[in-house]
Amino acid sequence: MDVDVLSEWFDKSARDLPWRRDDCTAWGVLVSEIMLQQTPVARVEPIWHEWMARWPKPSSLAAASQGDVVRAWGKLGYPRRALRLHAAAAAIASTHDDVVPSDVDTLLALPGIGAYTARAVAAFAYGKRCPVVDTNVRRVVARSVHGAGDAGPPSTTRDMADVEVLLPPDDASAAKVSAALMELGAVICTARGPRCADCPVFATCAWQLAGRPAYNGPAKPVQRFAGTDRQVRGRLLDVLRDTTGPVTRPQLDLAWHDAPQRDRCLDSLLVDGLIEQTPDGLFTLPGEHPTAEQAR
DNA sequence: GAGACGTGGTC
DNA sequence: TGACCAAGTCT
Repeated sequence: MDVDVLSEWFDKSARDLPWRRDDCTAWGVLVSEIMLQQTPVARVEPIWHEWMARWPKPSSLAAASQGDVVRAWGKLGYPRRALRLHAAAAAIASTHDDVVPSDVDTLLALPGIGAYTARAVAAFAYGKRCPVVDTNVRRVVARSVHGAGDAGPPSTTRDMADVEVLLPPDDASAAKVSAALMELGAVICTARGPRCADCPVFATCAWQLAGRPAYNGPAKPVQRFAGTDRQVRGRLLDVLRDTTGPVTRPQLDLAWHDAPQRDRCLDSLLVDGLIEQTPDGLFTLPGEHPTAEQAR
């Protein structure tokens, strides 16, 4: 893999995403990374702008109620991310002087930040040299380096080692390569219908050289959605996002026909802290009304 | 390590 | 239509 060619291509062709601009703060980068987990850029962009205008610093988000945060998360999906980001913001505000940490291990200690996000923040917000491995990068490496049709099952240790050897010695160049690997996987070396004719590293791609063999590893598990608890939880939460005040149990019951499943999902949302019950038995998004405890 | 966890677009 | 896919994390 010729990473110099890749970097040149990135300079010339990268999408102009707002969290990549010079004036974007580390906080902006962190918010974008959390929102982008399993969620396409097109859906993230408008919400990210709203968040940056409304909560420009970790402490501003930390000062908001959980309910406001969950509502502002909208339909990005996996709303527990919103709660975790809120908690991370509170930790950053209280113990890191409102400054997003630049150290990978410190980032890893924050809720909702795992191996990918910690390194993405270190690299993209602080220009550090550290392997950033997401699904795009794994696919790019599988093809261009290993000559496989697609990446096999993830292995954090092996995947990071694969990327580590590709990174130039200096921080700035390495950070750019990290961004370029992701960009390549997102727009050229895509899962379906890769645009190899437009690929900057076509000439040295091991997959091309091997005659583009089909992926022969284990099939990736397919996630069902229709009829699952995930769908039911989404429906339940949707009722609360769309209303300002507390709702009654019968109102929530309209969201799903299967009572046992509905009850189980409501329970799990209460456990997750995505929904709260008021002292008088109504349901709300969290932190918007006094709980029985706070009412004393 | 497998499975849970939202949502919507594409082919 | 339904399977597959999208910058993962947590248990």
